[in-house]
Amino acid sequence: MSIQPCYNLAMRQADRVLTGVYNAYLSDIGLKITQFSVLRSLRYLKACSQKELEKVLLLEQATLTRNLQPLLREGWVKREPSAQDGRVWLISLTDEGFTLFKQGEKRWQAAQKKIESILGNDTLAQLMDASEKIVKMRD
Amino acid sequence: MSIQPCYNLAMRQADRVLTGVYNAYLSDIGLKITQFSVLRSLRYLKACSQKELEKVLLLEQATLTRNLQPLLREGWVKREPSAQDGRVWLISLTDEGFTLFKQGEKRWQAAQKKIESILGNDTLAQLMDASEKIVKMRD
DNA sequence: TGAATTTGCATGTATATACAACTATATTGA
DNA sequence: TCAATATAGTTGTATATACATGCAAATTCA
Repeated sequence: MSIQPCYNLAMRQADRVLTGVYNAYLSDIGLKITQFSVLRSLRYLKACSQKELEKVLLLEQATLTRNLQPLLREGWVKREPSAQDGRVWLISLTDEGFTLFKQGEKRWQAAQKKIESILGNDTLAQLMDASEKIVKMRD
Repeated sequence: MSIQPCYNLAMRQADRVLTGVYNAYLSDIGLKITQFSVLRSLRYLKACSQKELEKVLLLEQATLTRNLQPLLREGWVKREPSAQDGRVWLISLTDEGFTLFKQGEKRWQAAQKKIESILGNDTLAQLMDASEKIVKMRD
């Protein structure tokens, strides 16, 4: 009887490696894939509340608050109070943030292609399918 | 043309959810799955250097140093200097650590079964296969 | 053998993440 | 209307992670 694999350990390890690959593609513009994910979401959401962004990114509220801090500090993302609801901040990309996103997008595309070339479409489809099923456990 | 999925974002989200599932099973004994992973590795490695543990866990050297700190503080893991090499610390489980590991093992097993029941063996095999291929990108 | 290099580990700094507790604003319902 | 509750976001605290740098012990090699 060999030692059972831990599904979580396997996935965390793979996630760290995968994240490292994307980070390597993005490093020359000083962006991490975690940060690029936020910029990319904002690029499609336009302006939105943190609450909406949390749902898209599947992040804890407090985590998003903190993840936004470097992006706000660097001036890639801005916030303005909502006119409708005094509790809400509307988040959006700045012009600088949009420009950086476009630069990041090329590098992200290259990383995506690299992953596709290594895993192949079948494995990748399986990975995405499994990820989707895991995420649905939250419901 | 729909928006392309980011393989990394999908995997990070799935990883967070999966980690949350395991943590929920372990929470009543005050252990996280990340910590259980270390205890479990030590349970099979017996005593080893940090360097060996890094390789098993695929962690950065500095990350392991820090991940060990709470385990040392709680008295679940101990370190003793190597007689052969003055740079090396030999890491091992304490008796308390071993007892806690055994308690964690039951909960970890339950989490594993839960994941199996939700994903099914095929999806799970695909996830593990994809994870393995991603990890091999490091070489 | 002694200087240069390598190796094992720690520390500085920063981001990512979670849970709990808190604040302020908005909504609900008696 | 006003008290109770719910919602949006922040802050405290802690772990997880990475990269760069520093330090001490070991190894190599001229």
